[in-house]
Amino acid sequence: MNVYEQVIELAKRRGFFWPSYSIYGGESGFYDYGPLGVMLKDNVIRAWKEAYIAEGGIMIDTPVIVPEAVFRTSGHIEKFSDLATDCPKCHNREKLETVMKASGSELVLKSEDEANEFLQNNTVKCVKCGTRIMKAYESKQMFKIPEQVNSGNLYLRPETAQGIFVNFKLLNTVFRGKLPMAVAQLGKGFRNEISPRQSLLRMKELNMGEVEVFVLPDKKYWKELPNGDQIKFVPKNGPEIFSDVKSAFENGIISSNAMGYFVNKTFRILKSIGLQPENIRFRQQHDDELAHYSVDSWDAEALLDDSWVEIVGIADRNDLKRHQDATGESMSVKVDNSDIIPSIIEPAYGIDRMALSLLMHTFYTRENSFKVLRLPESVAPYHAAVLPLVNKDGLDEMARELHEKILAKDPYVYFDQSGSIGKRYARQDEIGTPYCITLDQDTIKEKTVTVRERDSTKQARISVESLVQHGILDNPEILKFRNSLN
RNA sequence: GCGGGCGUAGUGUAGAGGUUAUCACAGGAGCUUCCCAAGCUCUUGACCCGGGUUCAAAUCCCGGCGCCCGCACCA
Repeated sequence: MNVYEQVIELAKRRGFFWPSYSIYGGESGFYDYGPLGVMLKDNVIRAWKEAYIAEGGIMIDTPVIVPEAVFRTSGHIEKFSDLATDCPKCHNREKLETVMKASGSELVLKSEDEANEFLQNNTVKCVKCGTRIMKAYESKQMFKIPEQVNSGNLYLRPETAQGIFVNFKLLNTVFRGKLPMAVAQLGKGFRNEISPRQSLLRMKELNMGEVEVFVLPDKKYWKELPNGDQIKFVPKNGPEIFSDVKSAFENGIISSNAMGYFVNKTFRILKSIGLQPENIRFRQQHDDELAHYSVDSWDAEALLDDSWVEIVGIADRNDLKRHQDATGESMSVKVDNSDIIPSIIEPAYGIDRMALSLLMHTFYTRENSFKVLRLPESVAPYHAAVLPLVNKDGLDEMARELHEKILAKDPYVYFDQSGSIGKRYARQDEIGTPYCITLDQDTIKEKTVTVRERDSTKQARISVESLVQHGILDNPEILKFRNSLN
């Protein structure tokens, strides 16, 4: 079994995530987060959000349902509902328009029915192998809301970004007219994937964390570039290079300060939630794979088993002008007495992909075959578990009482008294709980407990008092123990 | 969406027309247990869905749904 399969098995068994609606046969493209998964996902979101708040970013929350006009402007309507053909022989897929032109027809067909009728009555051939094509299909990548009585067409958003763009002026006013400005939005996006696969990697309903950084178009500057992180870059022209982002910018690998800055920031966020830095790289998209709105894009990719998977996309885009042209509403900002429409650097995070990647990057199997998630404290669903060594001499009761007291300081603490102590440690290792607090005979005598650290399995004695006073993560005795391990 | 493979307890599996569907782990109750899935007793729990063939289907056939692998798609 590869790591992906092992993580999927663990996720379902312990309650991180599983396929949705399985008692009704399942519905592909949808996954539920289980009890532990919700906690993990929330922690990932918190790490992401706090990283941008600390950057001076502001947040917004806009509807998932969006009027058609917005997506006409953004180009999504045009780009995401193509009539297309699929060659019956070689399965080469083309836009209907392309195939028609190659067969000498300039007709523009609007609907699937119209196209099918034309293809039945005229000879249109596959541009690759020459086989006659008889059928067209409509490739719709956005979900359309069924006709409503009192409104025009509505769609489920395929990205959250437009909710920020359409509010640009209001946001910038709230931000007191300053640039650069970063606005983040967390929310669901919806994409009608043709074949959703790989669990959380390709869902029809996904959690997105998008940040729109509005910068001056001539400089695209955010902040001075740091040079502490060594990052693997794969530029579209030229060889793979291992470099800090400052040199990458100075050497022309990265085109703007802001792009470089947020590449580096993304690297740090991914590292902080538990992805392995050596298995992260930034790959620049080739011109033919760029989204319709993007002129340059760097993808953060994580190595999952043997393939590199896009986790975050950082695009250089320019949507404000389009909205200004479409609505007549000014999107410009006064800068040094001239009106400037800002450019946009957009780091777009796939929250679900981050969650799956961190499970895969932190998963490992001990020599005794026990499974461990080496989750950072900041994302682990539980910070600690309280365990009586044995269920006698009143230890179980003492453990319950201590658990109650710790909960007042930190709610993310589990209690378990079933099975043997070893079994309970193993259970916690498997869900990534960093510490286990065990009460034993000495607890009765001297009011101390052992704390066991997950990765080393080493233990230290700490006072009951410190737990009651400080909980787990800010506990000075636990901190001291943890530091002694490195 | 196309082609191929596969759907049996929570997980991993055995069974290839015929009594109460195998085994392990996990789960629950109890006993035991002073530190890493120990042991003992008891116990919960499954043939993806629908149709067909048959005296009889988890098993054979057809359809659906789902998963996996390729191709395609992936703003």
